[in-house]
Amino acid sequence: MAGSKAPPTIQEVAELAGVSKSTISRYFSGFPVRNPEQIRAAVERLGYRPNSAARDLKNGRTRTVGVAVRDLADLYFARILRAIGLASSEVGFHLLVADTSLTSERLAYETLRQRADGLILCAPQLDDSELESLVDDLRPVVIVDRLAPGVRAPQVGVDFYAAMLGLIAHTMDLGHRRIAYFAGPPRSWGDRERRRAFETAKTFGAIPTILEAADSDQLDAAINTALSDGTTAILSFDDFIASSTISRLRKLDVSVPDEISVTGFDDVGYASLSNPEITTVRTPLGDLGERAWSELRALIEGAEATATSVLLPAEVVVRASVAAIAKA
Amino acid sequence: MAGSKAPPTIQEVAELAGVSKSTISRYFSGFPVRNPEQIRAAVERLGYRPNSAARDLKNGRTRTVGVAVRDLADLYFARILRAIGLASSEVGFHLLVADTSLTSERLAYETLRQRADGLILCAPQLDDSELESLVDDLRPVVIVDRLAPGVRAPQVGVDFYAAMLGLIAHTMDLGHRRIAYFAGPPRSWGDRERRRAFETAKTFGAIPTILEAADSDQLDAAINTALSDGTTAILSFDDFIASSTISRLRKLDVSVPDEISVTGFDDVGYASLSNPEITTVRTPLGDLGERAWSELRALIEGAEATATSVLLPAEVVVRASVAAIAKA
DNA sequence: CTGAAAGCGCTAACAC
DNA sequence: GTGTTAGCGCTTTCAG
Repeated sequence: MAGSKAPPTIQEVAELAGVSKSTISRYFSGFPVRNPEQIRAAVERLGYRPNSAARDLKNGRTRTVGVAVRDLADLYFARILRAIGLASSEVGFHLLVADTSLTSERLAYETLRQRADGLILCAPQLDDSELESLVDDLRPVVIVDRLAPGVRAPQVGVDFYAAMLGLIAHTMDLGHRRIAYFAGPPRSWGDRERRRAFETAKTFGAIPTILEAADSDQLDAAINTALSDGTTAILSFDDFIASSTISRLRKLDVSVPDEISVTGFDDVGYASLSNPEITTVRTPLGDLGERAWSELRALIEGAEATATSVLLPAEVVVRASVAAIAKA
Repeated sequence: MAGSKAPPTIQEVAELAGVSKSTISRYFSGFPVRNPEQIRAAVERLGYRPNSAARDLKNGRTRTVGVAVRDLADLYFARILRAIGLASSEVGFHLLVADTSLTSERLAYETLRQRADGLILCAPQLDDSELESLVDDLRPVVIVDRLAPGVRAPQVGVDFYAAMLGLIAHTMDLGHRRIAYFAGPPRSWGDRERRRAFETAKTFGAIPTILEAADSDQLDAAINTALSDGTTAILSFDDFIASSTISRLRKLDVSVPDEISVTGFDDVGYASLSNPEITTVRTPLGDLGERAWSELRALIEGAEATATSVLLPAEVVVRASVAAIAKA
């Protein structure tokens, strides 16, 4: 049996300080009171801490943001999350997080929403129509890393299309034409945007091949294909795939970038420490989070929800994993 | 002006369904009711969602864990966090997170505690005495990645001392004696534990040098020192330092592991993708999180708080960044 | 199985 | 400035 007593209430503090509950309440809300020192002492002595459930109930808000991510242990999301956390805590908000890798997205969102004033959904996987209907009763909500036409909520993403085009241009400048795209999560918005860039690139004379590389086996197969079909540059969905690719190529004694060029995407840490250092795109994860928060904040404060979409630019970071194509 | 109406209450659902509030409440608590279908319909129609502030207030608990970490965007913490999140959500708990990089730890803990049933503090930096006093009014609390003698709370950590000793033994087996420790955050428990291993290693004939390497300038200096004082193996505080070290050595045209060996610690991702692949220690981050949660859960359910400390084992992962010492 | 009623701890008029 | 009072939305006796 635990000897834990019930926590002190505002009433007990009031009695000890010889004033009424309201005075204590005011004291905590920063209003001037006659005898702050006395109150402070009573609070201290009792170890009183305001009960936030009661507060939230009375105030009708929780001052909490709910954020859903697919994988908390993915640096990509962790960085966005951190930015949201820092920005929102500046205005006294708390961060409630759900990792949707094991639960259904719907359920996770619903549960989060119950305890938060608003939601930020990171790269939701649901299809547009599901998302559209869900968003209606989740509101206020903002969507990150996914543009879903028809969804009446602010959507903030990164211009992957333009960034990938930049990467393609960079490789093409160096003489590459037969380029392979090592694709990421199929059907994800981020992947589709990158693919679009390859479509466009055909216009400029690129000869792209799309190869699935989201899991380990696919990656092996993709590498084999690339190695045998005359590919001279591999543009990967993200730094992780790029890193894995380079690592496997090394085992096959294929030198990067001398024999084949490889690029990453996102610049999430290992890209700059690799050997060779990976040419990639710097995805502005912090900005993404901050922007999402400011959109959500506006909504929470009563702004009308519209289908605003914001596309943040991302720049190419040239490092050492792409070289000029060897003369044929 | 926002057209947002107040969310429906249980009362409105009751009226629409033609029953009393209590019945709706029971319906949501899983008790059998006469007409579940009718209720479901009313709930659906109104888009009713139970107000968790009211619920928490009435029930006297929030079913929320508060977790404080120094840096949300550090894979090390992100992995622990994820494990806590997954484990706790299995029993219906929510995850409230605070990143303490910008706020004072004290404040962050206090705020978190206000909305959570218990706290998990990851690698708190406060000194033992501060922590000791804080823990008393934060209770229930569990501490992760830090053993603080005298603090009456479960403390779960990893046996860095033994693991580092294992790494030292491995390098010594390969003939190394002059080894340098590239230290991490000074005064942190994790760093102190690792240092202890070097003390012990002297007994076995190791000739260790401790070099600060927590920031970029220190790292450069440490590398210079190591290169000029006959060091043959660098054991780093973590994989990030190891990775950075290897990357800088490469620029200096010093080959790893041919000319100098390097080890990492934690195995948090880039270690296995590096070139060379980094010999390191696999820190059981997931277990750490799960264990912390199960300790906290017991406390929340009324267990007596004691100064239990759990030390999880971590194993050495031999890869390619350590080679036998070249014959002198 | 169901309804009526009494709060959970706090805030915000309102009257002093 | 301060006390009194009336709920916020829900759960849970208690009596049917």
